[in-house]
Amino acid sequence: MSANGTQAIDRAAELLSLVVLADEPPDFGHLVSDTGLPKSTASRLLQALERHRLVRRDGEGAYGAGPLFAAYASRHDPIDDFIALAQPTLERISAATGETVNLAVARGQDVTQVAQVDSTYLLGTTNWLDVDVPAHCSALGKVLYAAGLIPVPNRTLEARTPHTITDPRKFRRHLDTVRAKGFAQALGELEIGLDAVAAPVIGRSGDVVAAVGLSGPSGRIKNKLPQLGSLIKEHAQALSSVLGHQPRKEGAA
Amino acid sequence: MSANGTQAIDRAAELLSLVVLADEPPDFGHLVSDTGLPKSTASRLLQALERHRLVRRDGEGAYGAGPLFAAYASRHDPIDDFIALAQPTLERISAATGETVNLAVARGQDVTQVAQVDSTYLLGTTNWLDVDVPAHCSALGKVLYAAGLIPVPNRTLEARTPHTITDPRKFRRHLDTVRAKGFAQALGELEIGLDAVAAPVIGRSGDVVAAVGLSGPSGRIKNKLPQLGSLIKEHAQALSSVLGHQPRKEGAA
DNA sequence: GCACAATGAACCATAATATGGAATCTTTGT
DNA sequence: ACAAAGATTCCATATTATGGTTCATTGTGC
Repeated sequence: MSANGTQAIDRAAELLSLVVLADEPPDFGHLVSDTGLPKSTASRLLQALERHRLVRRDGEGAYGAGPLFAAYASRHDPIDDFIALAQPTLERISAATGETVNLAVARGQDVTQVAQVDSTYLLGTTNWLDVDVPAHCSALGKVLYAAGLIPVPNRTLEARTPHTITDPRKFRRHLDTVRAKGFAQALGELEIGLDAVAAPVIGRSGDVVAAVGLSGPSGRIKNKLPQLGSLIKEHAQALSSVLGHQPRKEGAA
Repeated sequence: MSANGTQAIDRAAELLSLVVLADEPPDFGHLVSDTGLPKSTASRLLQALERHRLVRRDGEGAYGAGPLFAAYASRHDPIDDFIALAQPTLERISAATGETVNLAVARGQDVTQVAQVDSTYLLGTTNWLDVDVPAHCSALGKVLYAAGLIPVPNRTLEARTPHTITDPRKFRRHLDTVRAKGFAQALGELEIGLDAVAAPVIGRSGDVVAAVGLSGPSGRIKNKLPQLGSLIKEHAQALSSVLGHQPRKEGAA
C-alpha cells in the first residue's frame, strides 16, 4: 500500500529506478516480472516515462535512462555526484566507529580530501579538507599509491615522525602489503599518537577511483586494527557496489 | 488533458524536469507557480519524488536532482551523455542542409570526431570517425585551436593542398578571424573540392567544449558560406543552451 | 511582544483517474 | 499457413488523486 495518493507515481518510480540502475538494459518482459505489475499497467507507465524523457528505448526494445539523465550528467561536476553518493557511507562508518571519516581522490600527483565526517569524540582530528598532507604518511595516500593513481616516488621520503617510512624501497614493499591486505594503515607516521586506516573504492570500470578512511588517536585505534580494517574494507566495498562495481564472482570460468 | 491514465505521472514528471533543469534550485513556491498546480497536489507529488530519490531537498527547502541522478552520472561516461544530447542537433543540421555533419572534441593535442550524421547526397564525404585529420586543415580543428583547447603550433604546417595555410603566423591571424566571426571555414584546405564550416559548442561553465560542423563538395558549399555559417552558429548555440550555457545578456551591467 | 502574512503540510469528501483482464495487433519461429 | 510470443489497446469500474480548507510554523513589520 502506497502513501496516500501516489501509487501511480510510486510504481512509475520503481520502474524508473530499475531501468537507471540496471547492469544490463532491461526489456519489457524483465520489467514486468521484476515489478509484478500487469503488462497493460507497466506499458502505460513506461510510455509515460518515455514521453517525459526519463527513459529511452533502443531499437530492440531494451530500456535505458532517458535524455533527462543525460542532461543532468552533462551539467554537473561528477565529483559532486560522487561525494553525494558517498556521504551515506561516510556517515555509516562514523556511526559505527565515532572516528573522523574521510574520502580522498588523486588529483595529479596529490591526494585531495573531498569529504569528511567529523569525530563524535571531543578528542578527534582536524578538518582535513584544507590540509595538505604528505601522501606517504597517510592511510588514504597509501591506498592511492598502491592503486597506481599517483606515482610512487623514488627519492627519500620526508620523515614527519620517527615512524615515517622514508626508504623508497621499503615503502614499495609496504604498498605490496597494502594491496595484499586490501586496506592501508598509518600508525603515528604523520603525527605521533595519530593512527588511521583506509581502503580503496572501486568504480564501475573495476579501477580504484578513491580511498575512504578513518583516523583517530592511537589509544582508540591501535588495539582494534583488524576490526577497523575489516570494517573500512566492507564499507568501501559497499560504496563500490553503489558505483556499479561488480566484484569478481568466485568460481567464474 | 493527459494521455489516458497518466495525469499524475505527467504532473510529477513536469515537476521533476523543472527541478533537474533549473539554473537555480527552485523552492516550493516557484514550482507551484511555474506548474500552476494547487499547493496540496504539488506537495504530495514532490514528496513522492523525494521518497523515490528523484529529487532532494536542501536545508532551506530548495529542490535539486536526487540521488538517482547522481547514481546515473557516476556510472556513465560523460562523453556518451554529451553525444546523446548532441544527436538531435546534428540531425537538425543534417535535415536543414543535407550535408555531412560532425561533432568533435579535443583529446590531448588532437581533434577527435565523436559523432556523425551522413550526407543525404550521393556525393558526400567519408565516415570521419575513423579518420585522423590534421586539425589545421579542418573547420572543426580551427574552432578548437581558436578556443585554445589544443595548442597552436609554431612550426610550419603540413601542406595538404595548395590552399592549406602553412605559415604559423598567418594561421594565428586566421584563428583571430575565426574568433571574430564565431565560426570557422575550411575551403579546399584538406582536399581540393572539399569545403566545411564549424562553430564552437559552449558548456555550462562558459568554455568551449566541442565543435560542430558540416562538410561537402565546394560546388554546394562555397556559394552559401554566410548562410551556412549562420546556420551552424545558431545550432551550436542551441546545443550550448541544452548544456546549460547562458549567453551573456545584452545590456547587462 | 504581538498581529498578521507567508509558507508548506495534512485532512478528507468526492470527482475523475488508473487499473488490469481480455481482446487485439504485430512480429517471429516452425 | 499457423502458432506462439511479446506488446499495445480497450473499457467497465474499483480505487485513487484531487484540491479546497484547515492547521502549524516561521518570518516580518510595527
